[in-house]
Amino acid sequence: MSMHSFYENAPKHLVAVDCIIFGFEDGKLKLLIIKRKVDPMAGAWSLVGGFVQDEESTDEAAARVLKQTTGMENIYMDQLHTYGEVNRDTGSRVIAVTYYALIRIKEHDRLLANEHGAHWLSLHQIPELIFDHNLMLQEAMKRLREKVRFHPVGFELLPEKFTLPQLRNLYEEIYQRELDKRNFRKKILAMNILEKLEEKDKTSSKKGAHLYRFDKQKYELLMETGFGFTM
Amino acid sequence: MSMHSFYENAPKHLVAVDCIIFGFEDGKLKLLIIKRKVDPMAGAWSLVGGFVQDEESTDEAAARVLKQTTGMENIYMDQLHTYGEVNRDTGSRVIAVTYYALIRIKEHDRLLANEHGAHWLSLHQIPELIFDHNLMLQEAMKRLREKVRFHPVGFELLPEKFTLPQLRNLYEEIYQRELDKRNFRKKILAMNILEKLEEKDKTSSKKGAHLYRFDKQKYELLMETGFGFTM
DNA sequence: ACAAAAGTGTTAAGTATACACCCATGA
DNA sequence: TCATGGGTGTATACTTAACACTTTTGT
Repeated sequence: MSMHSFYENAPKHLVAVDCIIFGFEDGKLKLLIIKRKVDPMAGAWSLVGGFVQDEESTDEAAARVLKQTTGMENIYMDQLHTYGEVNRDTGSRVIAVTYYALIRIKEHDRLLANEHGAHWLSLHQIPELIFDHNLMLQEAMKRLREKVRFHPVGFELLPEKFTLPQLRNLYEEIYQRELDKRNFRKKILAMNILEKLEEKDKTSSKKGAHLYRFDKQKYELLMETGFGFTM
Repeated sequence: MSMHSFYENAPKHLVAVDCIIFGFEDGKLKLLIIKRKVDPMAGAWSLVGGFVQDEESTDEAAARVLKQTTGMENIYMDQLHTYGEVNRDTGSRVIAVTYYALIRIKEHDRLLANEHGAHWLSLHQIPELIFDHNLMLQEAMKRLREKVRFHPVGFELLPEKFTLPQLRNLYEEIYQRELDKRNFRKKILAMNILEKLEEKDKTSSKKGAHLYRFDKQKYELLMETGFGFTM
């Protein structure tokens, strides 16, 4: 008892999702890329991707692909752009919908990632990727910068407790430039979404830096309305 | 001698492009929508769309669809978002890639548009549209507002020569609020992309308003770099 | 005691906003 | 002459950007 389909004459296409998976570790913004296992271009570096199945939405496909390589669910993802050039994939015509994901590297399943030939590489280490994947990455970086300007999604990349120098470091990686220490603290704290904790993190200095946690309530409120955040 | 396809096991999907076609006429921002001719939902209001063919990119499909209903080519278009829910189209599973276009209503082929059952309706007159098309429109408006904030694409909607009150009126329609006359002139002229002409347009006042033309050179330069433009 | 990172305020410049009157002209 | 829309300038509040020294503590 399958559903009747209108539109009988229209051609069908392979549709893939490709995920630009960002993480933050050792003070560096990193990207999860894999050694491709299928032909053509088997063995080459690639973004994490997969084909959209009949019973899933493109959003669901992206979440599935992310889960398959990292084991993680309920991750912050945004759709970016659809690449529809006829010959962009040398294997066949494939229309690719890209998504980016922000994950906490510490929390992902390293074994699972290894099984899939996945590697975390910092932005400057990214090799040549297959097809138009380097372009996808470049456009994803641009969109990520625009995003964090109005939405405090940076927290998705940090552990629950983090220091202000860490947070600033993250923004510096995203913007690829230095940010003034004092002005940064001012702006971030003025947003009033951070909760200062008593604990200090002494891993990176003798004095130690205060740990902060962000306030989910206020955070979600801001996520809805957006907020101005200019570096 | 057809090309060998890898990826034999992956499912294929219908992929459509849907265009949010903006125009500006009689001081109103308008949208080109059509009476749908195919089932399901034949006779209902719909965005202008069509299926992506084998030999064309999604961008090309959008341009083709636009040309089919307006006769216009080389029109400013931007991809917006891809709607990939399994049941979004009641006729069959269709993945829809949306684009918006900015056109000069005066220059389009009215006869051709009529043949396709196309109508220009101002934003407040937009009826219920099929499927998720109202949502698409809503998101397109949001993106258009973001776009004009940094890119002077508003000119795409106006005739070659236009007055500052006309231009302000357009921005007011896009933002759906009043803009201060003096501040608007200051900002627009400060961008230094307008050329003041000697002629005046007296169609809307006895005094007449100066006509301006925008300077393609400076305009294109700004289009590349983007520019700050806050209302 | 010193090295190394954390933390803290002020000033100047630029940008956004609010606001009211005169001008040119056709009817 | 008067009604209509076009055109003009300034003052204030706000936001951003630049900048240097003191604090803490482990070695």
